[in-house]
Amino acid sequence: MTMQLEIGTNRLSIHGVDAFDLANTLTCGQAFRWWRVGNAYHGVVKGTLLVAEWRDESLHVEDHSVTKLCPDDFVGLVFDYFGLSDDHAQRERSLCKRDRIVAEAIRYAPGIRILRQDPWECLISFIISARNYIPSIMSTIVRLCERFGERVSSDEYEELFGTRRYAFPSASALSDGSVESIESCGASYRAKYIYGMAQLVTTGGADLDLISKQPYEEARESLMSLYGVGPKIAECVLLYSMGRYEAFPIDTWISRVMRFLYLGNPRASVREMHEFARQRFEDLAGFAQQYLFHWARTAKRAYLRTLEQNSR
DNA sequence: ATCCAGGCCATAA
DNA sequence: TTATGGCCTGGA
Repeated sequence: MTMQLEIGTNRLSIHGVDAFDLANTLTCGQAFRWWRVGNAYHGVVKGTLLVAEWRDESLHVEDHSVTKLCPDDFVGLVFDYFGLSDDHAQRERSLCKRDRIVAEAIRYAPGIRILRQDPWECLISFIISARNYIPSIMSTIVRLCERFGERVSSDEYEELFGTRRYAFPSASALSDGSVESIESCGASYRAKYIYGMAQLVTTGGADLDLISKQPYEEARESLMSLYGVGPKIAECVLLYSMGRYEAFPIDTWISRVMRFLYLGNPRASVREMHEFARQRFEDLAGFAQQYLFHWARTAKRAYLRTLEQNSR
């Protein structure tokens, strides 16, 4: 199947997108800046306010920013962010062949893509995510954006939807604030990590662009050397913003899946889980993780909880 | 209400 | 190298 583009004024329709589930991709826990409005999803991507909707077997995206992108940049942004040039159906087939459990997870909810997010936003967002619920994460990020970010929504958008949207704040904008001001956005004890990171990036003490070009293991170490960043956050940044699909972030849900469904060992270490994932899923580990994560939290939630209870 | 969540750091063995 | 406790807050 080949894709067809229909480009209008600040709008774009893409027909024939294979293996693509917009709703699950946006709500499966990899991004925190999408809101459902009617049948559409509104989100801010790299300073551009997008309204995306899956309708009539096609993806429709509109630019509602104050300053609209030119058609080429708009198309580029959408393709890059959603990874539309990739043969995702092929990836799904490959994963299904490699593993029965992932095959079941893919059958349950196919078409989940890995978004290509902005590294800085991704890093701060996942620092906020530590020991936090998704709704809390989202509201903290909204408050950070309102306080430190720039307005992105156009007058027409604000009139139409009755709300204003803000871009994710730059490192220098956050470093102009303070630990206290970040804390009061709901960042809690993570505020010191965020403020420190903003200062470090602003002064050039950390360079995310440079890290994104390093070999996988080196990039992982570089990220983990940053105060407040452990293995989970490092791998999330690698996977969700740097296109490193061999990354395999292990949170409590993936941990349950690995311990109870794969390894049959309630006390398996994170190291063992990573080892297993690398051997089984190789270059597609990140996609396996995303399907397993969504499946575990929805279809297998109660079951995995029971297994965990019984193992105590 | 009481509990604990999509981790990390520091400390201790 | 692996195991604990503390961190803060708001939803269930």
